[in-house]
Amino acid sequence: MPKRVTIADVAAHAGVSHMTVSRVINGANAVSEGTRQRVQAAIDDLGYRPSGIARSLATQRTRTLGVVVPDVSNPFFSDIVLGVEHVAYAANYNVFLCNTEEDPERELSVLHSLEEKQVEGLILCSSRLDDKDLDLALRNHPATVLINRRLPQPDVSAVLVDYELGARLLVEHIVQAGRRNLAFLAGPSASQSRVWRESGYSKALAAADLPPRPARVRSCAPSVAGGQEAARALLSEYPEIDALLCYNDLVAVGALQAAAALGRRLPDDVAVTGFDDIALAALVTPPLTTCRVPRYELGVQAMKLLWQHINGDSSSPALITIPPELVIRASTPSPAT
Amino acid sequence: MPKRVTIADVAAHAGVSHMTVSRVINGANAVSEGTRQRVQAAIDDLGYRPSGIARSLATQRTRTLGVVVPDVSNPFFSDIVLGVEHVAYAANYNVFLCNTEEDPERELSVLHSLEEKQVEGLILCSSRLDDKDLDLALRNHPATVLINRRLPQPDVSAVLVDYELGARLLVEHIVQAGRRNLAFLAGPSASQSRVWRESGYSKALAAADLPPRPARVRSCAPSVAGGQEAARALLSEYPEIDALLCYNDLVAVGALQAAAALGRRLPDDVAVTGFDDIALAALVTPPLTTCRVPRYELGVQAMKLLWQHINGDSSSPALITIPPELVIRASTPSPAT
DNA sequence: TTTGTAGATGTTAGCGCTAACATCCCCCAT
DNA sequence: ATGGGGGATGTTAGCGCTAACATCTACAAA
Repeated sequence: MPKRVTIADVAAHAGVSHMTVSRVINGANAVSEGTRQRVQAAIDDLGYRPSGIARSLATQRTRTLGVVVPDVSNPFFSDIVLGVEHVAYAANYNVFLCNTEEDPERELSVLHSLEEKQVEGLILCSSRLDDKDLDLALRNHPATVLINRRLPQPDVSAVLVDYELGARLLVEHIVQAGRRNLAFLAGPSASQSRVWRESGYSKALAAADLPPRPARVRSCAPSVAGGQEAARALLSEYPEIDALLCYNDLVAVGALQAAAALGRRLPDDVAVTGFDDIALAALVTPPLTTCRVPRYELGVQAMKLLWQHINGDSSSPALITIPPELVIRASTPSPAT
Repeated sequence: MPKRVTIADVAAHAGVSHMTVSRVINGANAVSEGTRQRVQAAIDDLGYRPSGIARSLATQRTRTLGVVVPDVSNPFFSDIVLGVEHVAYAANYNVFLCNTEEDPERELSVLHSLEEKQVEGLILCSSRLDDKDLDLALRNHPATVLINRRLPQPDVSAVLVDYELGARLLVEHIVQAGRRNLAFLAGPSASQSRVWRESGYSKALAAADLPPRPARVRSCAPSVAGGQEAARALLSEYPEIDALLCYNDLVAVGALQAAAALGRRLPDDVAVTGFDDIALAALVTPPLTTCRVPRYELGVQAMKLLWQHINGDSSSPALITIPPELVIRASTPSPAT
């Protein structure tokens, strides 16, 4: 490594004390214009860059954040990350991105390492940790905002999507379209948002005087393959099913494919709904009826909340709930059926 | 902020010197089993976490990397990021993710701030900087690996996709299928990979004894909307076009939609090809013929290369070229036409 | 003239760790 | 006994910066 230019080098070069250099790089006003320019010239000459590490040690501020997601290659999370990073950049913060790859142990380990890196804030998306572990892992973390997850203790902020509402909207839409034999591809069992969606599903079923039929709620991986598999199984076991509500759009696309492969017409024989409204949803055949979740906005909101916590503007934890929006496309029949 | 537990606290608690604690947390062998346990107990008692910052200052190693992409929400880049982060995690490194949002100034600023954060390595994807600025910005950076970009000076490593080959494979396939009136939706003009693709396109055209027809090469935004717009314009101006080669799959999907909207049958009237083979490509109607770029692998390769540089295993810069692979689907007619 | 005062600059002491060297103690070979 | 050696532990001096206080100069007010 080529030896780093330090503040002392600049000071010597400019013929001042290192403290004056420090003042210049930090824009302090107590420096005369003449020396300011002299120091600046020395900085440029030497190509000096202050060491963020040394600065952090001295100030106890790292201007660094952690964002933890199960998987950035999932468009749901990459949009969130984009939103977070956008606001963070404007606030002059850098973001550590960590993927847990759906592995709780890795999540723990990542949280641990972010702690050592001394991030000033943490945004944790869709944690797969149970309440106890999560609470414990967060104990030593400073400002934290959860996305799509809440803790029973009301002391940590969260940005949530009203999945229950979303599921209800979808079920109501499906029922209005005349379908009575619904099934639910429920997604991963460790996900809290699954519980919320399932609850909305059940309640809407009950409201429509439809029986619960728990056998038609099936866990699956939150992917195209997961949806394909679960849909195939479900449709084979219960041929009378005429509507598949899916955990998210990826699962729905899988369901679409499985249904088509089994010779079902879409949406005449089987209606399919997704969730999230990722780009894909509008582009498959038939285009998916889904529930739009403003993901970028979710990231922005979470970051703004985190920002407040970091600055101590609002020490009390907040809960923001974002309503999703029904988007009707051709994968469900029109209500006039 | 609750006062941080330091190594001195642990030392006092365990009745040893701070140096012994340091030895324990670093797994040095020169500590007797008895004190090791005593120190470990103190660490657990106090919930001590070593300060990465202080450690970095003392050791001059940050165990931190920077990854710069135009936009993580683009699946092309999010897959790369996933690959990079996967390998980085295994090597116990954390990754700063930065989006440039296609803005060269922001790219510069981000590179600058990563320098201050003292990342040990940098992976820069599809830089939008011109050669001079890029070279300058990289001067002070330690290990660097470029993705989808190379510099005339051969002193910085890069992982590249053989776009020229890919474009040639696609053109050959199209020509074999009997099409003669090709057009090219060429993507953003600032992109270096666009140049490579265009070159492959031209060469393959020449090899097939087809005229170059530069008017049928059209720039467009690398998105569905960009493809839609450019395809509409091109198909209206030149109704005889019977094949659209597209910059990437997103553009191709837009082209698909535009062609359909103009009443063209796919692929009978117009064949369409994409590039990259993102998940979407297989899921649209008709499924896209495309060229698969192993994105995750690209990230993994880049990270491995970076790793070698960081460890000084190979100080000489390397150029890795990854060949893409033709994937034939229904958006192009079979050669037997 | 003396003193006060404010602005510009310098000095010192950390921030929390590790590298490098110093010390101590116990046991063994002589 | 006695010196030597090696394993266990301690001491000291930074890493590159900033906070806090100290100093110095010049000039205005008394």
